[in-house]
Amino acid sequence: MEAEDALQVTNVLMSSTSTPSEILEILRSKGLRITPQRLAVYANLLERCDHPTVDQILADLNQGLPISSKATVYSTLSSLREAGLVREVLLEEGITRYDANMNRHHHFRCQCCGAIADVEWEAMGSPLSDRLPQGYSMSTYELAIYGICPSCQQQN
Amino acid sequence: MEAEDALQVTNVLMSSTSTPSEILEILRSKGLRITPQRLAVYANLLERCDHPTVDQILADLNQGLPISSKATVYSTLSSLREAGLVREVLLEEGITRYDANMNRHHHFRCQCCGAIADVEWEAMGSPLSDRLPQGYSMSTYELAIYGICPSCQQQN
DNA sequence: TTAAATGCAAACTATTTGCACGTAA
DNA sequence: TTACGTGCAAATAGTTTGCATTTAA
Repeated sequence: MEAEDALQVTNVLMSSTSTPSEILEILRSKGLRITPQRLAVYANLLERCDHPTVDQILADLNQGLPISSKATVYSTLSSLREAGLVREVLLEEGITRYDANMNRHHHFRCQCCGAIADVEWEAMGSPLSDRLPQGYSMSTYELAIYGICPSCQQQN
Repeated sequence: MEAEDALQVTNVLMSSTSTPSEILEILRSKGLRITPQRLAVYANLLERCDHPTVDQILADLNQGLPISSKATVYSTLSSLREAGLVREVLLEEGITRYDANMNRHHHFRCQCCGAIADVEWEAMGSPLSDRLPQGYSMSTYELAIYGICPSCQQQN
């Protein structure tokens, strides 16, 4: 498949937050080559907010025509990560999820259905006092919040 | 190996915080059968504070005589976890660590050497305002703190 | 005595790697 | 044109499972 075709594919997948040309621009600015697979993976991650796994991304991309392979999704995510465009989210054993939201934020995980949601950084106030043990310096931190999500609350 | 022998093994491995008989008592109170392997794994986790991986635990146990196998360490950790005596710590991709400290606490990870340290719950103040998004309820939370540990600071 | 734990090996899953081929720049 | 990306298949690593044997209670 050629990159031109891919634009149409990614167009469908894309959220309102980023246009295809914006995505192209971001990838180019990071010095990444534009390939259909990269466009599709990155666009897919940008549009969804459920922090998908590699398998979920792949299944999503290949719903219609086969767009990418598993090895390429891994390799693409690795490139995107090195470029600072996506990051991993680790909340369950053996499950690596990916997130294109690079603004600082926290994560909520529903103990009932396992859904994961972003929580605004500002919403949680200013959590840290200046009291790390002697000699430790902090560069960043993140909250993992566990509880019950709205849809699970309704069902019980 | 029989359980009696194991007590001596675990005795060597044990921290000042728990005596062998205290450990026995804890395991019994959870309805767990006392086996040499369980004693050794649990005692090892109780004495160390570096949140070891399965391989690290196994290597530690088998330093002298062979005490346990990998499958048994997995199975033991699974039993201990179900009993509420240990928990997993997920801070790096593909690396599952175990922790026998069941009091609530946060985790610090050194971005330089990868070392992981517990951070007292109280030390971090009261981070959460009451501002989770509508409909979400929180049962617990935990901080992952990233920075540089004291020994890495000295070396740079 | 007996239900449960151990330990080996095989199975399984997630991820990485090697390599021939294709393609973006 | 050429260095880089893709995709298959094989390799690797972490974990689980099946099963015969052992053992705690």
